[in-house]
Amino acid sequence: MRFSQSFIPTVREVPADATIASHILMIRAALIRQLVAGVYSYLPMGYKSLRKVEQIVREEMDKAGGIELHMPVLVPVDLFRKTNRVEAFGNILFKFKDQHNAELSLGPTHEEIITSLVADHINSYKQLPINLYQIQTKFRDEERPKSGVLRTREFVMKDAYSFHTSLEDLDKTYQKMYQAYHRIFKRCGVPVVAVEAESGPIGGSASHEFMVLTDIGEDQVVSCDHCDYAANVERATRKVADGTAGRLESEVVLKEVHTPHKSTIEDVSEFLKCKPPQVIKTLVYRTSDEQVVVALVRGDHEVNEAKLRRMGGVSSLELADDGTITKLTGAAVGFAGPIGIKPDKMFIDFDVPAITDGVTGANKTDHHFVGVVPGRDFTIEPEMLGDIRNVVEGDPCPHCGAKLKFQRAIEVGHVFKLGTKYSSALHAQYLDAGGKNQDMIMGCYGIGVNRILAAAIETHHDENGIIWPISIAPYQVTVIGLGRTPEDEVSKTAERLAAELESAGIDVLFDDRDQRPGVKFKDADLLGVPIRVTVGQKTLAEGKVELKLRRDGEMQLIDVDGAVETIKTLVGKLMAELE
RNA sequence: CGGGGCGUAGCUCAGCUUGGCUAGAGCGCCUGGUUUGGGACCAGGAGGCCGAAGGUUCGAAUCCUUUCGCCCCGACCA
Repeated sequence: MRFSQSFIPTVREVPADATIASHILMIRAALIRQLVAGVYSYLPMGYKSLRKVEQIVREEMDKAGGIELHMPVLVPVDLFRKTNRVEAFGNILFKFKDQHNAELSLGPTHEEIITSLVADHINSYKQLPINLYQIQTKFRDEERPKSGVLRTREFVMKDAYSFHTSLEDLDKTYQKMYQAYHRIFKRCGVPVVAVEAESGPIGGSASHEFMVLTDIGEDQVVSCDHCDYAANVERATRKVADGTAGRLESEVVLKEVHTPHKSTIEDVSEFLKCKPPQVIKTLVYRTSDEQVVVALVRGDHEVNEAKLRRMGGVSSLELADDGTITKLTGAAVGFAGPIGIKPDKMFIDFDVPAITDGVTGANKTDHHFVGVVPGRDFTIEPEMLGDIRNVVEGDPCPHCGAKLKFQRAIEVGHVFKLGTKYSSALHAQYLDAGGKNQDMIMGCYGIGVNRILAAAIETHHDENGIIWPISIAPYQVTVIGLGRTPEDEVSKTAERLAAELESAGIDVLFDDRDQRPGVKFKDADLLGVPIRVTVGQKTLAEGKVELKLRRDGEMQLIDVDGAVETIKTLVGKLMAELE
């Protein structure tokens, strides 16, 4: 490809809207342009890379037994009603009506579509298992698109769905996908760690996320210093010391104090001159079946709703509205405490009983209790105790007890064991060998294709621009001619070299622009093409051209004769490094 | 959804506080010339409904109201 014939509007200045490296560079290197918030055009450079990522994903999915198909973007809203997901999606679902007044949506994901398709056409255990995937654009009306291509309202996803007759069989495919994902990211040159993940209200027994560790990531990964434990903070657990029971014989005296307008942990602890860890945070939740659930955690900790849900054995849970709280406590919001209230259920974090001189709301507006001793002043049954909070830095690892540390990360892939949530709702059943109808057991496996691009740039760049892994670089080689005129020896040689490389099957960007050398070099660095070949007068006089790797800047002279072979070998070597 | 910031040339921004000539700079673009190994130089030129609507005023990029859009922090996130 000739630079002058393509559409590569590089920009010299840092765009005002971008703050993170990948976003800045994707704009500067002419990969993308924003249309509206969270919606981007892919320019030739960006699209070429995107397609290379897609191709790697496709090859590895095929190798792992995936079968590619393509489902519609337009999806009837009713299909999501059948699995109660219209509400679950909430505002992120793009909804509209067609001319016949039928409700349609732009597909945010395709569990329902694939499941109903499979339900219609697969009826026997003999046709299972099957693993179907597509690479397609998804639409989610995110409340806050951000970070360039990392969080958008329209994005490309590889989504795969597998169907099985047994959990063991699902396990096998899950493992295959897990391995395939590692190969995909390796080939893309993106360093990932697989972590235990929260499967969320989507349901399902196990789930792993593939994370790229970087400070600009939106997710928090918790990992252990000493063993290989790693999990999303939503999922991470901690080792709990035995014997956390309170000291019932405590001398501390329970006392009610006046705390006007002090309803937050910070206000209360400042007003009462105590530390947040002394405060017992009392949160009131309501389940979908109108049960009132109270959760107690230490003042400096956060309740983890997924853990609470699991402990309470409920599928949905949300913070109670003010009315419910007032009804329970008889006080304004902000003065709830465990003493004297009668919720349907109460759950207490393991760290609470260890508090010896606690502070809680008094269930009376503008009043708190001090000198609270858990177990003495309110009852703690063993079945109320559990791990219901988010882990914090320094908590003991659940496997080995060493300290947990936190890192930020970008989620680029996610594998789930779904179970039968969708198959039972949409009647995806098969006849087993005994002639009985059974719900199919499902798994699903997603990869954020655009995110791979952003994550690759985020982890591979310097102050001059992108440093592409060769497997997903828009071009493998760039040839720069430094001739004075298009007709001189230097230009002709550059042109011939570019043409020969292209014939040899190499992706070449030939910078044939009538620009000064500096401009071409700067753009070459910015674009991040892994191999740069420069044809200049001085070296050509000795029959040499210059070869430089973007990643290390080392320059070497090679003979023009045989240059194609030399470069081809180098391309092969760089590609092989990513296998 | 809460908090903050910003909309002026293709890009980055000044001008707005304290209303007043024809609305500016750098980069980019066009013409001509000189240059040619890390974003050249000289000369000339094109390019703006100052996000939109309404209002105040003799007069609005500037003041007021409304509205649309974009970015950041937080909340949320199958």
